[in-house]
Amino acid sequence: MHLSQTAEYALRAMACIVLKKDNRPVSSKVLARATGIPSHYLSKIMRKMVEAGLVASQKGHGGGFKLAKAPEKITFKMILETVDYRIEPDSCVFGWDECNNEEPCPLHNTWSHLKNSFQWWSENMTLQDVANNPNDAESLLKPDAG
Amino acid sequence: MHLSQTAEYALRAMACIVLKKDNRPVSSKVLARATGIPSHYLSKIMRKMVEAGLVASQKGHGGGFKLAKAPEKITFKMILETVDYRIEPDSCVFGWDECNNEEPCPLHNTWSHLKNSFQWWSENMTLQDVANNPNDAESLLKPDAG
DNA sequence: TTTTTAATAGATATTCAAGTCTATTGAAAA
DNA sequence: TTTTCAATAGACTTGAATATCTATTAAAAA
Repeated sequence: MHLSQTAEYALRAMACIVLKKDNRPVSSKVLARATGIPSHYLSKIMRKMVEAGLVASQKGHGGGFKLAKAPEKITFKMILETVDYRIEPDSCVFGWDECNNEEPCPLHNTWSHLKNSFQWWSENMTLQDVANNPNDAESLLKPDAG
Repeated sequence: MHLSQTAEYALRAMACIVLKKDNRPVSSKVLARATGIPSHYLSKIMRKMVEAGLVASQKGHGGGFKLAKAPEKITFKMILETVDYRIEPDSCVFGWDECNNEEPCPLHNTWSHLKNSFQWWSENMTLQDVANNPNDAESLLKPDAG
């Protein structure tokens, strides 16, 4: 079970941004180095974050990205859906169009458990939860590192 | 969150086989029709199941596949790993080589929850659980349908 | 023995996510 | 105003997963 590479990148980038304690924007370049995400690819992801209203961008010298709303208002689900990572509540591992509690496919019951736990996770985890977990990842964001 | 297409196919095919109540083998052709998996692609997946010892194959007229061991002995994890679907317990969403409870990446704590629930699911769910869930999927396996 | 059914093998094709490259636009600093 | 930094835009490339095709091998039935 995994996220797509892009979805993983999106979570990573947003996690890094929330860890930046001062109010200055993080440039794409710094963010790319801190997260290990290919810089041009990261740019595309960030563009989507801006369009989705999760992040604000600032062009030009000293510019970069910062969160557009409070960390606790940004759920993982919002981030994942922004990069087109569909968490389809009715998707069926068996490939059935109609698959629900009334008309379950052979794998419906067991698969539902797992799907529900992912749903819960993505809807309830926010960037605030990332900020609450102290560790030294912030040091990655030093603009003069590397 | 999703399985790879191949991993999904593997679960589907094995689920279908366990639902066959008589002791006759299921042919690749019937299985392909019942599951909607491209038949040649399914053949490759089944070959891996045979090599892994989960399934026994019988060539020639009247041949096909049947389980090589009791349904409760076949966990989802076994099936997934057979198609190279790695469930890496130490994988890190943040891409860190060393990421554990002592040296957690910013996403470690929240991600661990989810990973653990998947681990539990794949290790504890077996084909017996599929067999225990009554529904009319067995009818898909009628050799003369379609 | 011949025919038919079905697994096995492997080469080839297709598709899409992921990654790269080049150029443009916008804003701050000098 | 000029320079520099950095986001934006989009064309292009790559590679792995997925799918298809053709042929061969094995076993049962006729």
